[in-house]
Amino acid sequence: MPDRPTLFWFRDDLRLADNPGLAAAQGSGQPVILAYILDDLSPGVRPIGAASRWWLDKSLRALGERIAAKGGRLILRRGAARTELANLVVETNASAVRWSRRYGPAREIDARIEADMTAGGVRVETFNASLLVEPVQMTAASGAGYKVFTPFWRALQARIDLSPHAIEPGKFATTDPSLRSDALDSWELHPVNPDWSASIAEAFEPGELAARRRLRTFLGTIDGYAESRNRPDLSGVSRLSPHLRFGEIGPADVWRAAKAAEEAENADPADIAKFLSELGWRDFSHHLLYHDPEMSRLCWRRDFEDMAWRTPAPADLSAWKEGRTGYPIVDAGMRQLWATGWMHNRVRMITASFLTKDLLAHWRIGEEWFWDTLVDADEANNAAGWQWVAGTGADASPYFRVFNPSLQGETFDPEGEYVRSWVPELAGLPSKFIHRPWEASAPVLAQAGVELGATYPRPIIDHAFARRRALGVYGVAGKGFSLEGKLH
DNA sequence: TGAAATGTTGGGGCG
DNA sequence: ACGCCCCAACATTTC
Repeated sequence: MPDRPTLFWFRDDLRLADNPGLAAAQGSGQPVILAYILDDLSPGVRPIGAASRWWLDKSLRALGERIAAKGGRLILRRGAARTELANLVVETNASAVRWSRRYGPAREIDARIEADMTAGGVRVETFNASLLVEPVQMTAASGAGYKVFTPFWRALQARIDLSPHAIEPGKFATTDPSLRSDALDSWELHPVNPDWSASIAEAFEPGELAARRRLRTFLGTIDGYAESRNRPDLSGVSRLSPHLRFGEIGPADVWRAAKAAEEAENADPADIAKFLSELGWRDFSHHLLYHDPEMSRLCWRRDFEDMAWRTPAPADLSAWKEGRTGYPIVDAGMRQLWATGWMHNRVRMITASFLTKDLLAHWRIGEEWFWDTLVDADEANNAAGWQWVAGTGADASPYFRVFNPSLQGETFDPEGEYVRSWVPELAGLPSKFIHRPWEASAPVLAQAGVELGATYPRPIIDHAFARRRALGVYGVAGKGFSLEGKLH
């Protein structure tokens, strides 16, 4: 039956180029049905956050336009993936379904669907479009998953398959116009009442083509990345995370482009290596989630669940969320997140340390806030990042590492430009006091137009006190653990 | 991919 | 000239 179509199911791989499953579908010679299913009904699925919904909306729009330009149509369906995919197969009489593999709890859904399809005589083929090396290929000497980044990274680099770049697909066959598709607008992914997305749209442009432009621009200015990546006041980082989250670009393509930049000798190998290791951390997070699907809710080191976490006072929690803690770099970061759906990685560590160490709140509270507000919120990276800072994760920061927000600010935002741009009420302060306004004298504050407790809050907690308290509480939970396997 | 406390050193002021 | 002290600068240890 050469006329039977084949189905390609888009998930977290919203791109046409370098998409191996899509290339295989087109290579089959059959007409290709292209579909996306908005699944917030499958049991166990965690609905994506508000900022991610905004991004998804734009990314699907961009993908739909790219497909339309090649003569095809992106079919949109909403519901439990198992039901909707079965419906599509029946409606189109597809003989095969292809998709890119997932590595979190959604694996169970995919396994069930694959079993359904196979039982119904529909062929299933799955592909890796999202990781450098998949978890199943990454087995440590012990036979289990890796628990420490450095050996993981070494092993990954030894196993990475630099097979040639999958090419951009050609024209798509016209899809039966009677095949039903939801209107993207009917999904209401774009916020209304209020529409808070304008400042996100200023900061980012979703879509595959924009992702590739971003990568090119970044690699052209990667000089000094190893240092500047820690500086939120500079534009030293790639800002590719949301593009990678939605698969608008794949890590393999990023890897190849970075290597090409290195070989063209216009980039310092040390900068390239540092950047690639960040891709390595991304793979490592997915590797951890693969081996512990509950990692986004529970401490990877389960014993830390019993730690004496504090329920933050509602006022303290909202001060953290809204950037009113009285610690300028924390507040700048939380406001950048709220405004743009993204926060610089260094500042993610500082704000996360403040919540989990200074306020002693369970990291899950912060993970949930980031889940809702980040455009790059990803089950693996978000949980792994939070657990790294909280000291409850694999190869995590030791519990006694407590960030001092003032010192972090002075080290990584030395002139205070990052603070000034996100906390404008402090902009008039001299650099010497920009990260510790409570130490400025009355005339200095007056000169800057700052009135502590009025125009800008006093610190909601004394850091020196909070640090001692955290060391005590974490010290009990982390007994016998502080250095084991942590030195590398 | 820390920070604070504690220890050590060496230059310079000063009796 | 010498010893004593102070303390900044740096190193080490501890959490």
